[in-house]
Order: sequence, then C-alpha cells, then structure tokens
Amino acid sequence: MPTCFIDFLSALIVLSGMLENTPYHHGHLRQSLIDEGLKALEQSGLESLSLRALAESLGVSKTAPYRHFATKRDLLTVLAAEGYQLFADKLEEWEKELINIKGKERLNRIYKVYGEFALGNPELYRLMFSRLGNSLHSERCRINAQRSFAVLIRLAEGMLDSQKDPRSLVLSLYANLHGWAMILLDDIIPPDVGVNSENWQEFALKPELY
Amino acid sequence: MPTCFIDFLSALIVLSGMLENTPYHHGHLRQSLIDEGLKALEQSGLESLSLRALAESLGVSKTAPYRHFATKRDLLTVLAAEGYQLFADKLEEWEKELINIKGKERLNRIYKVYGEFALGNPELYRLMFSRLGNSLHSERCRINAQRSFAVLIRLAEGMLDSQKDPRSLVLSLYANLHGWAMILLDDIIPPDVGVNSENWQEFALKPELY
DNA sequence: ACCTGAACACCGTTCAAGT
DNA sequence: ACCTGAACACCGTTCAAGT
Repeated sequence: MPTCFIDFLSALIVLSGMLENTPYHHGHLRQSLIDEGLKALEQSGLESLSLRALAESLGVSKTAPYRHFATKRDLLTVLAAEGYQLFADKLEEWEKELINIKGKERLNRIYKVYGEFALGNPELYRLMFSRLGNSLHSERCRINAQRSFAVLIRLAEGMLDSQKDPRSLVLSLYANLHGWAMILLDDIIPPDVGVNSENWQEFALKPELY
Repeated sequence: MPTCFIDFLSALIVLSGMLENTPYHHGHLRQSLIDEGLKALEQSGLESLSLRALAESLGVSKTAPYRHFATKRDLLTVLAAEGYQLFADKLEEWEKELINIKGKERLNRIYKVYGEFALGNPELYRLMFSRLGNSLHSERCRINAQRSFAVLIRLAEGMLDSQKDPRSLVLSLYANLHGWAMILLDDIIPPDVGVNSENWQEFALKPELY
C-alpha cells in the first residue's frame, strides 16, 4: 500500500473526527488538561494531583494526556507558567494602585498584596516556588518571573528612604515575603507566638527598620 | 485450646526469635528504618523516599515496616523529629561559639550557621519545614522546634541596637532565614541577579538596617 | 511479638492498535 | 492526528497466615 494512500486515509479520519466532533476525539484536551489541572491543583493539593484522575474527570482514557504532554512534569511546568503569568499580571495591576502611596504604607501594601496572592492560590504558589515548577524549567516561566521581579524593584524604589542598590534590597525583601508565605502556607510558625494568616504583617519587617 | 497456652507458645516463639537471632526477625527494624530513612532521604530526595524500597534495602518484606509505623507519614514525622532535635542541638552549640560576638558580625554568623544547616541537610530541612514534617505533628518535634526558637531569640537579643520586642523581631528574622533557605534549596532565585549558595549572605538583610 | 505473602487500589509511562 | 487498551514497573496499605 503506497504511503500517500495511507496519508490520505489518515487525513480523512482526522477531518471526520474534527467535523463530526465524535466522542472519540475530545477536541480541546490540551487546554482542558490545563484548566482542569489548575482546578484540581487547588482542590486536591499539589501532592495529590494525578494525571490519571485528571484524564478520567475529563472523560478520556488514562493515556490520552500523553498525546499533549510528554510527562506529568511537563504539565506541571505549564501550570506553573500560568501561575507566573497570573502573578506578574496581578503585580502590575497592584503597581498602578500603589503609585501614589509611599514609604511606610507602601511596604505594608506590598506585604498585603504578595500575601493575598500566596494565600489566595496556595497550591499554585507552592508549585511555582518549588523544584517542580521553578522558573528555570521554561522560557515562559522565566519571562514572567522576571516581569514580577521588575515590578518588585520599581515598588521598592518608591519606598526606600536611603539610596541603596534597590536590586540587592529587593532580594532581601523577596526572601522575606517568600519566607512569610511559606511559613503561613505550611503552618510552620513557632509555637506560642500567636501569629496567624490574619495578623502576620504586624510581625513582618517594619518600614522604620530601613 | 486455652488462651494461656497460646500465649505460652507465642512467648516461646518470641524468645527463640530473640535468642537465636534468626534471619526471620530483624531485631532493630524500627531504628534501622529511621537510620536508613535519613540516609535515603538525603540520597534520593524527599519525594522519592519509599517505604517499600526502604524495606527492601534492609532485607525485609515490603510490609514489615507496618509493625513499627502505622503509615509512611508516621515514619516521616519521626524523621522530622530527628531533624528538629539535630537542629536544636546545633543551634545551642553555635550559641556558645557566638557568645562574645556582637552586633553586625553576630548577624552574619547567624545567617552562616542557619544556612549551613539548611544547605547541609537539604532534604531533611525541606521535610521539617513542610506540611508533612511540620512541628505540629508530634510532641517531640514541637519541643525541639521551641528549643531552636528560644536559641534564636537569645542570639537576637545580643545583636540588636534597639530595645524592640525580641520575639517579634526574631519572627521576621526567622521568615528571612527560612525564605533564603527555601530560595537557595529550590533554586528560585530571580534571574540575572547573580546570587548563589556562596554569596547569598551579601544580599541578605544587613545589620545596619536594624 | 514480629514478619511474610497475597491482594487491593492506586500511580506514571510505553506501545501497539484502533478511528 | 488523536485516542484506547493492555501491559509494566512502581507505589501505600490491609489482612490472614506463618514462626
């Protein structure tokens, strides 16, 4: 049987699949895996997210996802990229709101918005800032992580009394913000101190420290 | 058959097992699981640690560990407790070394020793400060976590110029230390900044900020 | 008391086959 | 091109049985 005939048959099958929208072909499986993946992530938690369960909840066989993602990790990397993009978008949005707010109050608000993102998307945040989802794994993650960091630098520049190098200072600010986020998300607050997800900002670095 | 006779038989079997040290009975399985678990943790990583693999490497059946730990999580909690104890011991040891070191240099050294523990026991640190191993899960974890925190407070008291509440300040110091530890362990350093596990302390909070 | 073996309900992943 | 089904190599965990 000549190759071109087989190609013709394949094309026919593909076309009929797309046109008739048979239940055999899902149609938007790749995007559905991403959307449903983000939902399942927050619902079941990062550790419990399973490719098989995801496939079943989309009414597709256990192995269907492998047509769109080579490994489970590849899907997680795309989910992390979605997270980094959402994070960068939020930060740029908040930057506009803080444009006229300076000094002490500005730092308070930075803590607030950063905390809102982390505590509002706990599993996504955990994925993004973990070995699995870390920004080094994809171009899209890296670009949006860089975009987020750029906003943090601009936010800090309008906050500092001193004229120190903002890049270095933003790094310690970032370490602080991430530290608090992880402490609150993983509940690793030292005992008998009375810190919780409501009042933690009172305990965080005060602006007069700068 | 009367119960006391069965008990007698059981006792006989137990005794013979202990005295003859047959290969059927391991003898120190519980402690071996903890020791081997700590090794496997750092070798294979937290996510790859498997109860079955652990059992096999100890030459025992896959289900033998269940005689000593109800669940995998229970073993992980004990491993975390070992970690918290080691951490508290190290901190108390370092406290003695820092007794005559004050101010600026003292903060540098705190960063150094904390970083040494986290980067020296990366998987153990990750387990301890995660949902799985967090100190709320066992009395022993909690006691040693509290012991560690107490050392941090004493270390900070000898460092501060101001007379602020040390507990609140230590919390922000802890968030900072933990943030840096996680950033370095998970490689989530913002791109193009040139921070790494060697030079990170130069970027961390400077003592003159206090 | 301590351990084994078979069994169950999950995983991720591969590959030949179907449409 | 896209999906299915059987199969493989892993998991954690339960339970009846062995020593």
